[in-house]
Amino acid sequence: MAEQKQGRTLGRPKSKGKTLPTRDVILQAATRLFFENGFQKVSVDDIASEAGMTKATVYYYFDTKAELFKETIVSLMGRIRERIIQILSIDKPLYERLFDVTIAHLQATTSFDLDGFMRESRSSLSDEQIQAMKIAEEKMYSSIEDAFIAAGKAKEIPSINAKFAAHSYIALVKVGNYKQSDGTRFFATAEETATNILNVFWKGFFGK
Amino acid sequence: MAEQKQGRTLGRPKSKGKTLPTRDVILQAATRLFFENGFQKVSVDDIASEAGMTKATVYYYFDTKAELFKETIVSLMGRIRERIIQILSIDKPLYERLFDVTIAHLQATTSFDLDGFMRESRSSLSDEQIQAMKIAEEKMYSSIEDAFIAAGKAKEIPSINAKFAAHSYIALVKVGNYKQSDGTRFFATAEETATNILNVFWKGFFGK
Amino acid sequence: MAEQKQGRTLGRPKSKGKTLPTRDVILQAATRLFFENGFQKVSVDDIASEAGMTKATVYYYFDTKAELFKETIVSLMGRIRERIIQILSIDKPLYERLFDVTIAHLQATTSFDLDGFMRESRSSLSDEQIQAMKIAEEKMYSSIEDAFIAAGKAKEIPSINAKFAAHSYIALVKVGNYKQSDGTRFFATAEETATNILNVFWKGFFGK
Amino acid sequence: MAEQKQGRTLGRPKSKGKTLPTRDVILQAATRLFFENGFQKVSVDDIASEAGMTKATVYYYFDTKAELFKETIVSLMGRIRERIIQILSIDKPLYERLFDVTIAHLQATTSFDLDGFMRESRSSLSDEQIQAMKIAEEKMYSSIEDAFIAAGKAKEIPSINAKFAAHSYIALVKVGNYKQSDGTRFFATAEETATNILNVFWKGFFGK
DNA sequence: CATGAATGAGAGTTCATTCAT
DNA sequence: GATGAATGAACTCTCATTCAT
Repeated sequence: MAEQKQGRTLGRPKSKGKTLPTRDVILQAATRLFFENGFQKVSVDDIASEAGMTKATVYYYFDTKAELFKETIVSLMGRIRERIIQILSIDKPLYERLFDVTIAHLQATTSFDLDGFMRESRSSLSDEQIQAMKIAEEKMYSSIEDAFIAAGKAKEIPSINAKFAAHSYIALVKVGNYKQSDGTRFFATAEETATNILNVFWKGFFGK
Repeated sequence: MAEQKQGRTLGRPKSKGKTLPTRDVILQAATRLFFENGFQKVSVDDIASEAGMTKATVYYYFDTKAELFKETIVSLMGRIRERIIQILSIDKPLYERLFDVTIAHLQATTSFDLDGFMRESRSSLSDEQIQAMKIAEEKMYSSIEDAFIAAGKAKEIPSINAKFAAHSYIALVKVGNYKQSDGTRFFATAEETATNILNVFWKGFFGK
Repeated sequence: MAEQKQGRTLGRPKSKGKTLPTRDVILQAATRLFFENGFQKVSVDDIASEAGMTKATVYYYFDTKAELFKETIVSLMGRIRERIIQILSIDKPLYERLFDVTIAHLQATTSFDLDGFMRESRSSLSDEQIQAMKIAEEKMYSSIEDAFIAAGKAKEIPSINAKFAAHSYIALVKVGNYKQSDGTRFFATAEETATNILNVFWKGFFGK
Repeated sequence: MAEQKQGRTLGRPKSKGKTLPTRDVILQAATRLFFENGFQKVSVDDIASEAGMTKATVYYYFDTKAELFKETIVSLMGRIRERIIQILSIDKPLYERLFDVTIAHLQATTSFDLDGFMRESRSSLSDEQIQAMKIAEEKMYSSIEDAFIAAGKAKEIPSINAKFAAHSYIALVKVGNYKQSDGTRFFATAEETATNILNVFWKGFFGK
């Protein structure tokens, strides 16, 4: 209940050593819990506890649980999108850039998968909230699509259905993250996994 | 998804041939609701209403909501597995058999994806229940793996990592079922979708 | 569910080696469970299980749970009363007969105490049922009163308030059965306990 | 039983002096209902109604029904103990002090008897809760034991088994509270009852 | 800003009882 | 005699949300 120490905001606001705004503390806690347990199972009390404050404080910052969930998703999708864009904007062959993205996401703990979240939260969210989440998801996908389109224009790869390719790519990455019932993955290391996934993807889309 | 094949009353009819046993009526209703709304959001009352009986009757047949959920999943996975096996056992080239499976599942309403369900139900299920669901899932996947292994042995295809291939195949089929925010899919018809998916999969795994 | 073997009733019906009538099997099971857990906590299903049959069978023999409970109590009180009468009818000094009764009940597992049962079951029983239980209890007490009255008439003891004495006697015997929080009783053996209890009772009522 | 002594606002009033804290209101209502109907029969809804609030408010103050029950018992035992101590600490002969205690408890509505409550609630309480109740009960008894021990040391009475005596004393007081099936008690007035009870107890333990 | 208190509306689960077979 | 199936009513407990402070 005293996990954050209130410090005076002296100089650079973006710096590291100081306290996060309460709103962000809540978002962080919510992200952690929602992604572990889903929307319905996590109570606002759980989030408040995890964030080191009371339920009423959470409601001071977010109107409803659904709104908080939407913000969580949109914010997470935004962060993933930014990371992808950052990696893809480096000046390297597409294959290598995709490899880097793959590695990055094999190591991330949170999956891309919105579908499960959508299903279980749908009936508790407003249409606006659902729409906002879907748009955030599509923008995330489009960060990959754009790379395919650009590479196609630059004749680096043949012209393909970029949307379909982007979704297929993400789907294959998720396969790489799949844990079998004995807890192991299909390949031993992230590098090996990425190599296999990208091999399939590349041949599948760009092979003749 | 043709949940029950009524009418084939060859042997002694179990009950008086009139209706489905209550237990199956419950399972049907539960399957429908769970797959639309997830585990947490669906109440046992909802299931009872959908099945046209009272909550207490549901509890007469299933000890807990979690147990009913597990049975639902296991039974569904079993039905999917059986259908896959049935299609794959026809005497045709592997490509054509896979094409048929793909078409069949593009037309099915229920997705294969257990992950979302797992996350949101995990903390409400016993270890045994989780294990039973995972095993049912793996047996479903193995119905495809086995076809790859058999075709590999018969030199119809090169030898591959069958588990990884099966999961990749299912992942790509799910991409085919993805609905964009405007409600449309990536391709106009099931045949076109199946052709594109299989094209990617086949080149990805068996292309040189 | 097959704990009792249906035997043909050949000769003496009261003999030992044969099966109890179903009604008595139920009463036995009910007695055991009610006295361990009270009226409310024991379900008719529990009793049926303990008796090796189904709930519906219990209802075949007893109209309601309350009726079964009443029968249980009345029957138990009757058995206790009979045992007391039997011991008290032996031709010995009153002190010695009381000593024997005391010993007998220190070794019995079931307490005499109806009060607790009354409180928790009262609102679930009909007036007739409550009355029947109270009368059974009073008849049990009167088996002791009668001995005091007879001994008074025979000048073996002074004349006393027999009802008050009988209740006081039973109350003291219950003290002898009291288990402290470490599980021990006040005295080491039943004989020692009985001696102390009777000493207090005898001096208290017949001392000058 | 004079559950609360309102008005004696000598120090700083805890709240705004207006009403009892909600927690105490709940405890009062619970005490009343539990002692009339037992643990199982009283629902949390009943308690909430009696206390003039909603069920959820009760759960805001007490984690479970079992916890509330335990608190009820512990608190009641504490109040009884305090009253006994208060009466026994007056400078009078032991007989007279015991007489006052007897009169006080013959007029109280609630019995001392924990046994019945224990049996019917046992399986719903945690070990800690059961232990807490037993300890509260023993401390209540010890308030009487201590008086016997002190009087023994002061040579006012012979040295006796104080624990056994305390339990016997309480058992006899309960006899004084016993209502026969026609609703009457053994003696007409509280004074007459107390005289008879104490006469038996005193001769029983201190008579030669 | 932040919180303690309060609640309405459910959720999962149990159970005494009935009834057709 | 005995039982499997079904149910209405109740029960314990949870939770998103509000509000006064």
